[in-house]
Amino acid sequence: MAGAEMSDAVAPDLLRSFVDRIERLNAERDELGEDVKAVYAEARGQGFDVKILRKVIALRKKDPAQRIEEAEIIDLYLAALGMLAGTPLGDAAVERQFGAHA
Amino acid sequence: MAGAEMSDAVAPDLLRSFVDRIERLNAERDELGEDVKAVYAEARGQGFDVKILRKVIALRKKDPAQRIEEAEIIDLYLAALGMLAGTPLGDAAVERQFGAHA
Amino acid sequence: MAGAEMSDAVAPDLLRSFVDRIERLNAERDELGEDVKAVYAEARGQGFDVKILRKVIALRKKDPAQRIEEAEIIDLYLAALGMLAGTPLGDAAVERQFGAHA
Amino acid sequence: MAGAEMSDAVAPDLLRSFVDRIERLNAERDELGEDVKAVYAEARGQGFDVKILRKVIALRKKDPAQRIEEAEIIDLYLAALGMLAGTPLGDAAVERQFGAHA
DNA sequence: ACACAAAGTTCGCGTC
DNA sequence: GACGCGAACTTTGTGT
Repeated sequence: MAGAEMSDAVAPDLLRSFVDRIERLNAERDELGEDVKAVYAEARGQGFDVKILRKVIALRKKDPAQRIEEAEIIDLYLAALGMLAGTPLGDAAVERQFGAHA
Repeated sequence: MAGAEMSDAVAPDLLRSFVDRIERLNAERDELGEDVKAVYAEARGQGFDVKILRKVIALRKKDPAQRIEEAEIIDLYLAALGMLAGTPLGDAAVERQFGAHA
Repeated sequence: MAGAEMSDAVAPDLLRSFVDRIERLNAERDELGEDVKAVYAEARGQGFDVKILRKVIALRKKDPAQRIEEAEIIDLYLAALGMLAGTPLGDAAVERQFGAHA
Repeated sequence: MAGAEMSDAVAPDLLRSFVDRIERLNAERDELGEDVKAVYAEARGQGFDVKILRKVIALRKKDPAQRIEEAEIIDLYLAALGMLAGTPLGDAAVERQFGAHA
């Protein structure tokens, strides 16, 4: 338990202030969550498959970052297995992995 | 392609609209999440224990009755395991379980 | 108070038996975890990049199942946008999404 | 081989060896996880509350001193928020904080 | 102290 | 309608 001797130092007002702010933000957050649910419900009402919708959203979210990430990892994987040659990413990975000073 | 299906005409725009709305809401949600993180960081800067703070927030979320109920059941199990001795929490539970005259 | 107390119903011996079994299994599990860590450490000692290793392992794990899953979702995504035609998966998705009775 | 490069010759086999060992260990680990799930299921069948059971297991994992310490700090915070009234837990904390004669 | 990885908890879905 | 399964999110621990 990190520096916990602070019986008087707990500063009730300060603590309350932090708690209030956090709870306020969390409340707004939860409301947004409700809104999202409502939109999904509306979409379902329009005949959409909510499950698919969720997957689409998830896919789009992963797209920008993860698509690149995915490609990088595949290259790394191939490089680590010594099956990669000639691509910049692969060469870099090989250097990193096995040492350029060989 | 036979005629009269709305799949080609209406659905895509509708879908895109739903997707946009959901993603917008999710984005706001994530921002709130960042804000929360910032407040916790500020609290830590003031000497508060963030981990405890989180637990307190979580406790306040549950309604009091349920909170007590749960704590009691846990104590019950701990008592059955003979683990309630010497702690204030345990003593209280033991008293409740086995009588105040113990 | 009649026999409403759960104290007897907790069945201390039974509870203890379950707890013991679970903790035993968890202990074995944790040992395996230690072993895994040890292997990673050994690999590092041989010059491998542990971070990359972890990603390779994760990738291989996701490969069998998720690769297919991923492809399916992409088809669903395209289908939902009305951009898919002629593939079995796409047709099925379109039917499900927009109704086969159109 | 005298030289320093093991990248082309040794590394791939070594890598595969490491990968195999790790995946083997992980597989065993997952099996244990299944076993744990099974025991929880059995306990549920005997009328135990799995959620509570999990918490009890978690509690037993922490050493007693730390456990009490943490509980005390939580109480401290709750007290600062004026949330400790009417619960056994709270009463004990309040007594500790403000004197047993309160 | 940060970022990554692991664990636990919760929620929505499919099943019976 | 409830129960169990699986995925998503949140939180906790660790290694850099």
